[in-house]
Amino acid sequence: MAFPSRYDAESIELKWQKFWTDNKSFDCEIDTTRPKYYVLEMFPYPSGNIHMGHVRNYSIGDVVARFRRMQGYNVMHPIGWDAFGLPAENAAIKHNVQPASWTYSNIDDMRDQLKRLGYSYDWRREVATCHPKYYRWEQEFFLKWIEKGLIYRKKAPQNWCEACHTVLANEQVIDGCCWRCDSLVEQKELTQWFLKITAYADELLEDLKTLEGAWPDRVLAMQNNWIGKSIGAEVAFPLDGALVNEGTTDNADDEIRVFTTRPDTLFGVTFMTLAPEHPLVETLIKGKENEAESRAFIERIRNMDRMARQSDTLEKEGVFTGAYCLNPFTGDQIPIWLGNFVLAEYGTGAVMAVPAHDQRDFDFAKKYGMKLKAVISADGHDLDVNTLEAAYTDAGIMINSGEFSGQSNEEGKAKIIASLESKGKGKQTVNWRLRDWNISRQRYWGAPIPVVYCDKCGMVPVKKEDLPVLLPTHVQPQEDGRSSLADCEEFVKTSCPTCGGEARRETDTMDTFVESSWYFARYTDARNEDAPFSKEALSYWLPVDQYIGGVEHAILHLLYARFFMKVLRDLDYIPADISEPFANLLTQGMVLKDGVKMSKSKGNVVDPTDMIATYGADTVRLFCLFAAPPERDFDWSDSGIEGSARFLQRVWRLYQELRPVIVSGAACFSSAQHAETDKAKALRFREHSTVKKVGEDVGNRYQFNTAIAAIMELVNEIYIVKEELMQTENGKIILSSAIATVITLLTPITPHICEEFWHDLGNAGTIGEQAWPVWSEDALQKDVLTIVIQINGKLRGKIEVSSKATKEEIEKEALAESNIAKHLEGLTLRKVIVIPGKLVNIVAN
RNA sequence: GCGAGAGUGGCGGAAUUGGUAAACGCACUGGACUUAGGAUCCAGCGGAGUAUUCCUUAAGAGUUCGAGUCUCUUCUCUCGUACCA
Repeated sequence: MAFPSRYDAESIELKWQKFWTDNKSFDCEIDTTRPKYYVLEMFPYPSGNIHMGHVRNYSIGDVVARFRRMQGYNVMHPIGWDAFGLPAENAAIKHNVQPASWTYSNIDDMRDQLKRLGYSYDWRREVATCHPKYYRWEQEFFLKWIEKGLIYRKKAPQNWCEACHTVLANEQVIDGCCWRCDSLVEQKELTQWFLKITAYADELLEDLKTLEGAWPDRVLAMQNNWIGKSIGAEVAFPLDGALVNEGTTDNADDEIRVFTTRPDTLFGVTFMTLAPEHPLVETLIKGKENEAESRAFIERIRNMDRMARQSDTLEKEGVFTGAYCLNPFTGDQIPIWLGNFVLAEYGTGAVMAVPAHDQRDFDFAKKYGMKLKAVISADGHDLDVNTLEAAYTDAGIMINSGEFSGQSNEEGKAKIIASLESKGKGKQTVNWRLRDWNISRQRYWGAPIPVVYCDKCGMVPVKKEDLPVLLPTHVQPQEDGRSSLADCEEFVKTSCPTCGGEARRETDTMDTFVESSWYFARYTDARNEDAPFSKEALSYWLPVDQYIGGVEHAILHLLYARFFMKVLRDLDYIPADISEPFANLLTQGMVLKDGVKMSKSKGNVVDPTDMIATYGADTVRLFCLFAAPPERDFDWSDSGIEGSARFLQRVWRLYQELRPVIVSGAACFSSAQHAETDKAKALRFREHSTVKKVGEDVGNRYQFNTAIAAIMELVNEIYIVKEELMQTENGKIILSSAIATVITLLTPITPHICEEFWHDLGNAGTIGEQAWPVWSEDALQKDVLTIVIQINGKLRGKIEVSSKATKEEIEKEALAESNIAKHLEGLTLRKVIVIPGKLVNIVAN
């Protein structure tokens, strides 16, 4: 049968996609006789259209999955939909549809688009997080959290638009105003549900060490900083004039507790700064001379939106409360100020100010004319604070610090803490930057929180057997963006699980990060109706061996998912020996166009569907992998993809030409045939070194661009030698093996065209099940090596030597080379360095 | 400010352990084939020079027989983060 001269990507791709589906080529089951490999890409939000970032992400994952299958692993490669979230509500308002139908129809569209790319997913494991059979399990988790005291309610300030009467997400606040109606956004205290992630801060931090080398360093560094462990001391400063309870370390309203990482500077405190939200503020300012001024300040700061307050352009400001506290060591009177830069949520909401040794305090003191006191200097001599131009923040010897003077400040730290503890004025504490996770959202399109409120019984969890609490799907979102759940009487009205009386459902839904914190575990047992997953499935499949996704999720998603593993382990959902979800992480860069992120508003979006229609899925996949290494951003290039298309055409023509000499059957791949001529030897060398390189690049280094470049070089080499090798029988065998190797190595990257070749050769099954080729050491042996000769590190010549030549022989030959001899004229030979197999460097002057 | 990373031809990038800088591809130039070419093939392609050759990895210094790679200084850019007490 003739082989078509034209490469028609579309018909080939559709044919093999159907074949794979019909043959269940990528379905996987637990098989304890084989090693497993779980490849996962971050699941998409079903916006309706895949973009190039998706194509890049999923193409990387598919190469890994297909490569591991060929290596003999039992591979699980699932996909699903992160289907709850704000965009569905916005689209629903804009197009007057229901979020549920909008979401499900987007899923249908995007599923088709992904299938057109030929990814090797086990579609039976597909999940959509907005489906009750998915979210009911996190409602069950929620009940467990209540039971175990892992979740609590607390008031917290939220962005609030009074005109729309709704809470706004940070991204809905534009320059401090509501994105919809443009009115000023205020901060409103609302009761929220908090999950105690801080209870796991230590473990989350410690376990980062187990991920070293397997996760990118920068992600580990970011998580480390985000958790932000700092060791210091909590110190109580009694209020001046208040009744002081000696010996108590409990929180009391007659003292101000501060957290400091620098207890060694305690003797240098000259003022105190409190957050305007600090609980003691009201008592402190009441009846004082500048009460009005203080109140105005507090009011102003409180009404600033959170983004503005935390911006870097914010000028440090403060106001004196009129109150004083006392230094627990010296008894000095310390004025208490309010500062706009002190955060109520961090530490204790109060800062002891040491202007001589902290730059921020220094600036503040200079601005408001406060005094400085030096308590550390480099040499132990006193510092003249009047000549200081900046705070002295280095280590040194303590001065003006009573009994502690004269020692290093590092020693002083420990001794001051010990002294505080013995006096009951403070203690060593660990402070975390990490805060508890607010998982409640005042939104409609999310998983309902399974709780009801009863006038008699108060807050009552829904009974486990009554789950799921179904989110009504026929609801139309409000024009103003307000959650329509609260207005849906048939949802809200219910009966109390405890007393049976009238009760109202919680109308907050869960943060969508909750869904994405455990979906990878659900995939292992996606159709389980009795549990979120079985321990058997988790034990076999977890952890994810390779996780791939955008670096923008380096902190939140990855931290929450890690946290979930640990919580669910402690709740006995997950085997005790699993506590980290992702064994290896690859963070991929963005796809740019003309140096900027693709976006509709910039009009620079390249639609993958158009590209597939023009070039075919294999070409699009190939180019996404070839254009740049995965972790780097890459700039889409319309002419660049032409090159990838050209390469596949070139392979097609090569196959067509060599088809008559290709030995059919599995034996042709990576043949260990003996090569007779120099050209045959060279091709065999190239073939085997390519197998070696591609295996390393795909399997270890995740550098698909260089893997593809190596395959291109092999193809180029075949083009050069094919005429000559066609002349002999041995040559034909070597050629056959080389082209077969090209096809095999390309299989994970461009699976459709390779499947076409494979079947054209009369093979059955799928090429994706064939063994990954193995290179043989003998093919990589060279009889003659090219040795580079340098003089003083500069390239001056090359020689060919036998691979068996000794150092002495190489040195002799190098010195005898004509160009070298010429360059050495008139110079004195100092030293000759011979690196066998590589180079000779002659040192002369 | 702090933390992390990067800087290599006209462009994307390669150089994996300190050992031939610019692999592979794009763009471009010349040629072949051709009624035609936006197909294909051949050749060229960092800079200077006819050439032997010299210079070249942001800039400068250092270590080394040898530095794109290691150290220091400076500059630029990207990402993360935000007054963390």
